[in-house]
Amino acid sequence: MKDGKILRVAINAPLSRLFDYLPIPGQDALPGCRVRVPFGRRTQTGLVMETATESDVPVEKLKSIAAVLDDKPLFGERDLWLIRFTSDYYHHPVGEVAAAAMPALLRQGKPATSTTRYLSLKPAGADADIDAIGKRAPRQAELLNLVRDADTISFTELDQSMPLWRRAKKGLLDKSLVEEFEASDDESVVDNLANVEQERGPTLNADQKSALDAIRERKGFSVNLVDGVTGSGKTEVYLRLIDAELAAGRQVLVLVPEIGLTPQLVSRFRQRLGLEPVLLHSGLTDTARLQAWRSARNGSARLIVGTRSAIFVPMKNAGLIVVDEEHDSSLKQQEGLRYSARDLAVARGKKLDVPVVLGSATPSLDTLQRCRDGAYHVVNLPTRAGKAVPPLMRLVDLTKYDAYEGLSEPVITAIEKNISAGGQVLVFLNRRGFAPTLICSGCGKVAECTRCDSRMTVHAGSSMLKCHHCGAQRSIESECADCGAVCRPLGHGTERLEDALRSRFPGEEISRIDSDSTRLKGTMSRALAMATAGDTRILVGTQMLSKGHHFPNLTLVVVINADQGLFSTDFRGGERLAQSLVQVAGRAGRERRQGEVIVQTAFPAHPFWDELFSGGYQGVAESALAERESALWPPFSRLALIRAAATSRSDAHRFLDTARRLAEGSGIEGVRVLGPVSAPMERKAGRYRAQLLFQSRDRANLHQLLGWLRTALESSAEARRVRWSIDVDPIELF
DNA sequence: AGCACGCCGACT
DNA sequence: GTCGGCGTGCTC
Repeated sequence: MKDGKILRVAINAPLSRLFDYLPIPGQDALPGCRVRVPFGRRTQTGLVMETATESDVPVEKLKSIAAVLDDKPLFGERDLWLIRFTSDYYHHPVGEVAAAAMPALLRQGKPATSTTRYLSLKPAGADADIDAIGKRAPRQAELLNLVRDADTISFTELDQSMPLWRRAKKGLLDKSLVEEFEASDDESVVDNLANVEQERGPTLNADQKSALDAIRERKGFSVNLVDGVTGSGKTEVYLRLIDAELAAGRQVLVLVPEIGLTPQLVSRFRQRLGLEPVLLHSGLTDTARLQAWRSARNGSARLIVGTRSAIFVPMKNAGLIVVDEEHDSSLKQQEGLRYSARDLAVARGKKLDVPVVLGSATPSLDTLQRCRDGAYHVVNLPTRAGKAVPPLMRLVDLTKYDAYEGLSEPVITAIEKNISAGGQVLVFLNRRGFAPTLICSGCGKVAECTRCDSRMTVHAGSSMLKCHHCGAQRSIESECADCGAVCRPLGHGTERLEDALRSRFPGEEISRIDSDSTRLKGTMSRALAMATAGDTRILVGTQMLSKGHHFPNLTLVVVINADQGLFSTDFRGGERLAQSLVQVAGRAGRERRQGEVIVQTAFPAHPFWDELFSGGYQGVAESALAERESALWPPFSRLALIRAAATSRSDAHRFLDTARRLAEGSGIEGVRVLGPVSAPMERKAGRYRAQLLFQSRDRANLHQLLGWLRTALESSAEARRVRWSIDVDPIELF
């Protein structure tokens, strides 16, 4: 090789290796720069991951890159490290990881630096006789005057001051009176200052103080769990830590499960820190997202608040990473590259040698166990800050009381009592739609989805049957196609519950918040604003309502049905149920009044309830951890899943049989292989799904096996007939 | 993934 | 006789 240099490029394709290219002489493409490369019969955008002096590929097969897209690397060495680490850990093609780490526009090869175009005055333009020009070309004279006044003026400013100036521009350019130029905005500084006066925070209580001291004491990398009940002031602890980092001139990255659910967190940051947090989430336009990404990279964004994909954003000088609601499953991507932003935050914090703070009122068992074994530090905030008192929780035995449309008599009484006392009520049901299914009153046939092994949900508002798994819909059949008898909705969803509450509590302000009612832009924030102001008396909603919102007037929370969670097939069922109950209960009584939580169940004798009532979340966590330890489930073992989906059932199974045989013949010990089994809802959107589970005490063995299997499976004939993927540390087993 | 090559069915 | 179905192979 002439200059002994090979560029190793990641390309967005489901291929695990890097591709080697020859550089363009004289044009440096450093690691972290994007390049256009010939790839097969087309041209692709790739990311230079590293350079090398030799290639395994014969020299004559090497092609030269077509163009270098960035003169300076987009990703620094440690950012590239994170991409590689993610690719290795999750056994996912490196090019796809690189693509996930970039905003869409960069993935498409658009310039990373935006440029501003300007018109500036040339000496001839300064001397020209404006009146003379004005006689034949008044528009040109007007434009020349504008340029003269400013000397240099951007196209955006001209758009605002003079309509149709672009025509006039041509004339002035032809006469060489003005010139056009472009300047890069890359180093431009975003305006971080919020237009608000910085508020002073409350005095910290003893718990908050010692939490803060403990975290601050540790220099460099450490993982700190802030385990604090709802209302205990976790945010206040984050704020103090963030403030100190910002004051020291470092950037802070805050990861949240869903940005839409945290307007209150963001506005609190704004008010208390006196700066505008830069948001990074999927709701932004591509341009806005690139702008935010760039400002994080060049260091002008001081505080970045983002959803899981923000974990990849380059930062000039990061000082702290905060992961709020670390237990939340939204932090794990459930498709494609199945990464956990929380776990990557820990890896990145270690690489950057900065502290990582995980916060939750209901920490995941994985995190709790790491605290127990000393890998993470834990600080507890056991009491609600200020005067708030924890809510009172009780069960209503559904086998003892009649229910009116799903609402038991004690629940109706409690709702009456709370609203007449001026309080607000939240009725929680994790099932949207009118009813979970439609049943024929004659033959008992239920409405099923044609593409999934599931029932269609009745949506009364739109008079449709919808499949919540594949999105299919059709109109409601009022008479059974088989026997002609009348079909009736069976069971309860939020829509039906809303109707029932309206007829039971006429005249009260009732609002339903779920993904159906908030589909239109702005409806969510309007409904939330009304609820926060206290205008809404009764709120009906799904999981959506249990996260992050603070309704000062809320005194009663009703959980309509917790029973699906009690009998979950997944070993994480109990953990999840406890988290969702404690989170939703946390909405009640956050100010002075004591809140009340009522949970309806048909199984009041289930041991789960005793654990929850006597020991709280911690009690459930402890007993669940003990169970997992004896059964060797995570966090006492490591899991990985190979999922397969195919249009024929046998293709999916045959592929996984091959995977199993390969695993058993690999010679790698210490990994249990379970399956293949069909997924519980085997057919989804017309594809048959099955999976193979791997369990190992030791990550190293499992990791080695997966690496080896991936290579072997990629070249297997069976793989061509299925869509398959590896899920490391899966959170949904089925 | 995306694209081309290649070998067998119903149609202008 | 061809247009096109998707099986197979390859991408530095």
